[in-house]
Amino acid sequence: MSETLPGAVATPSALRRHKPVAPVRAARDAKRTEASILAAATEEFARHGLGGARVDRIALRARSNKRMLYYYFGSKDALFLAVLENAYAGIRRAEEGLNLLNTDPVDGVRRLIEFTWQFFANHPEFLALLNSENLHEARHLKRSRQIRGMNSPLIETLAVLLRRGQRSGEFRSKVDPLQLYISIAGLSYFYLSNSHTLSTVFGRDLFSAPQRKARLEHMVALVLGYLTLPG
Amino acid sequence: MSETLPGAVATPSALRRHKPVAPVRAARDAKRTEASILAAATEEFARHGLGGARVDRIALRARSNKRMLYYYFGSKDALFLAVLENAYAGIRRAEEGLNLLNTDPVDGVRRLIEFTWQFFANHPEFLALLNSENLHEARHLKRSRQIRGMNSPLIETLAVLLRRGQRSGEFRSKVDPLQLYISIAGLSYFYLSNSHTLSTVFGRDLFSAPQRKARLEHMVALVLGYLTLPG
Amino acid sequence: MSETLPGAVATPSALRRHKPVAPVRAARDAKRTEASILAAATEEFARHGLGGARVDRIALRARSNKRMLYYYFGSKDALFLAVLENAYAGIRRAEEGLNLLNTDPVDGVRRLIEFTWQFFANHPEFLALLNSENLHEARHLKRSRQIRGMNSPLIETLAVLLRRGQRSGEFRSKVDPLQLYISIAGLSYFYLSNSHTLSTVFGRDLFSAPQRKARLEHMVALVLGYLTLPG
Amino acid sequence: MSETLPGAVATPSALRRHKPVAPVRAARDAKRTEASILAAATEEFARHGLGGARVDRIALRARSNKRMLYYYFGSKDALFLAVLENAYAGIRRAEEGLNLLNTDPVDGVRRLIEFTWQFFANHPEFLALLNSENLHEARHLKRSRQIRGMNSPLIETLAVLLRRGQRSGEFRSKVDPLQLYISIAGLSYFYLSNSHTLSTVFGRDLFSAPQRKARLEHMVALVLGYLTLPG
DNA sequence: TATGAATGAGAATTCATTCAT
DNA sequence: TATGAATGAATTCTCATTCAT
Repeated sequence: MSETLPGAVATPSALRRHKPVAPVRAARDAKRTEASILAAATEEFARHGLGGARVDRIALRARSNKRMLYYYFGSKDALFLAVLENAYAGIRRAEEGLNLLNTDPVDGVRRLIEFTWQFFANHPEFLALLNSENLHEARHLKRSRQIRGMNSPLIETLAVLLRRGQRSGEFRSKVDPLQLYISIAGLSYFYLSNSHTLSTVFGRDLFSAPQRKARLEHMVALVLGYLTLPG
Repeated sequence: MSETLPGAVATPSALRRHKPVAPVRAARDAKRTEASILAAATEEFARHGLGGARVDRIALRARSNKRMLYYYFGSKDALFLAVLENAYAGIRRAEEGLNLLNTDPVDGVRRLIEFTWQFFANHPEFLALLNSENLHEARHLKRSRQIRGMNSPLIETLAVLLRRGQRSGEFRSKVDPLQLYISIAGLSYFYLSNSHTLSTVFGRDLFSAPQRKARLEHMVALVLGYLTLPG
Repeated sequence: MSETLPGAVATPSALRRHKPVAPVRAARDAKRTEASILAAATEEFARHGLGGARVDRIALRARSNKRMLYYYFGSKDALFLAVLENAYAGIRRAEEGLNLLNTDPVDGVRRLIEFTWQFFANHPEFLALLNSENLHEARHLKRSRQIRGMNSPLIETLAVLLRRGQRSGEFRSKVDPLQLYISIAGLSYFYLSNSHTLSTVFGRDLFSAPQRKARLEHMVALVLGYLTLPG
Repeated sequence: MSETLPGAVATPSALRRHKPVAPVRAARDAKRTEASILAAATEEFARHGLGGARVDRIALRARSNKRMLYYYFGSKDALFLAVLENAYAGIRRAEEGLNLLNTDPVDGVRRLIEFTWQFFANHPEFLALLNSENLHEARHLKRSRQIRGMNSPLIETLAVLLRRGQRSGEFRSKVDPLQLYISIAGLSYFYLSNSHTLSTVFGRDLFSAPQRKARLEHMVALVLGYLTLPG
């Protein structure tokens, strides 16, 4: 469940430390401006969606200027794509931090579920951005060379774990790793992304810690209950 | 998997029934106007989200006029709520059409999964509307007497099936029906709602018929594999 | 030299007289609004060119609202085209008021020159609009069904006069009516349209009444001196 | 018709000549920068007018940078004036290349017409700039010491030719050289500057070589037909 | 019940210009 | 001399909503 917390904006804290030598200054300010716009945009898009996001608010929150937003990103849509790319970069970086290839298969799958749950829980903006992008039929992503086809490494990890578990007789066979990965993601995603309507309709506060703990346990039980063979 | 096709336009007013006599003509037109606005709004909100939806387009698509929209619904937000309520009414009506209480537990769960998948697949606008509402933290739904706490009957159905399956020794015990229901919904929801980004990122067309068939099979196997006990 | 003064906006004075009966009101206001926007736009575009014209100023000058401008005309460019079409309609209407077909050829040509001069002098906005449109390579006009190929009736008039003058031995032969028409227009146009730079560079006030009178005389002498044969 | 190709970029600084020694390199680059900005501005202003011209595009096209533009010229308006002055310098230089004082009057007038036509045809940007400046009521030119009252030498040339022709009995008397000069310029100017609208409205391609040839012949016939006396 | 006209506030985007280095 | 970064004020255009009839 170690999740290296990538944050939407590539480690602004690393930049803040102090102002080192002179000539570096200009470049650093530019980067900082760009990064702060990206961070502000991430929050704004996540909170209001693409259509509801306001360029003015982004500039304000970035303590920058609307003009700079266009200077660095070109348009609202281009900025949205940059935000998406940054978000994907964040989860990929976190995924790379996981190392499950040498773990026990059962334990590996459990940790993979936990990681996914934790990442989604810690990054509600990621879910919101994906929802927005799907509303727009992934038209931004389709244009992105950076992301198109940028498969998650977790699928390969899962494939390895499944193979190892099958060989040892612990896991059932004929499980498609991609389908299982989508299931694992979906089990967390839906609960977290739709908590507001679910809580309202069911009259249960799904945000509470006990409920969340129960959810994680249920998901682990569900997936492992399916995968593992008796005996 | 019978799903009575509620359609977005299912005119809630039709349920209220009044004035079936003389001045029918005008009243009918009024209902028709209201219904066509609701239908147009459903499509617009589903396609563009709340922030991206345009009142003008709704009036145009309804072959009506903006003023009427305000006359019948009061505001864009109120119209959005009406659309949501109508959508929930639609799924509830469909759910009521299912009768699984007397089926074999295994079969009942399978059919419940199939129903959910089918409904979501046939009603992408429902998923889109829920996403929008969650983006807005369910603030419309929370105001709706009609929906707040309007639990799905499927949860009770599922509880019955689980109990029967447990008693017969087919199903494992200690399964929370709500958690399981959320899982079943999430397995379908995520796949369908996020198909655009998933297809783009994984380079596989998740919309294709074979892929969808495989998905349904996987979900059934997953849930029943978890629930059913060996022997 | 009678020139029925078409005015850029179809006789607003006719509309102002008084507010007659009730039901006519709405329609009339709409027309009035549209007309006042057109008039204001004519002045703005003539004074500042297409690029320099300001939509805000047009709305202000029309005592209307920016939104109305878009409501009636759709865009700044479409408004510019409407202004152009209206201006062309104005000159065509004025041209139709001339009736030179039965005049003496010499007199007819003289009056045609005088008419052209007078119209251009009374309608500096027409010259300015044409200059703007030429700067933009007539891209608006090319899209206009109303104007494309809407030949001036004066060319046919000129052709008739030339033929009659040639037959009577007064005029030289082999004169292309279109070339001559362009020359007559150009002689007035350049003087009036470029008065500011010409006056500045030559240090002579070409706007003064005597200078203008001299100009008209010169043009008549030039054209008739060319056309008429000795004897 | 020799026209010494002044070119918009003719670097007025080149006339000033200084520092032809050691630090030449930097100085040369400076001149080159200034000249390339001037050239780029000429094209931009000619193409889009003063209001439609963009400082960014000028800097880009000059392969320089916006700051330099302000460094050398001070403001957009001042740059426009510099462009105008450069353009006038261009035509004056070309006019000085003509030497018609000793030619036969008829031939001299013909060549003067041809020169004017040719220069305008080769320098559409000059016409466009003059149109812009007239739109702005010559406010830039009026401020320019360099140009105010900088009469064209052609007027004096024309006066000489007219006098010689009158004395020899070839030309009619009482012809104002300035009026005639304006006529000659106007005959070319209007045709060339308004080709786009004229071609569109008349449905004839006035840009074609045969049409242009016919135009030049018509203008020469018109002016000489007017000037020359029979016998 | 229906509709065309109207509007003010605000939306994204662009502009000429200046600052810091 | 040169340049990238920055900005405030505009600019075109749009939005949800209301008025008058």
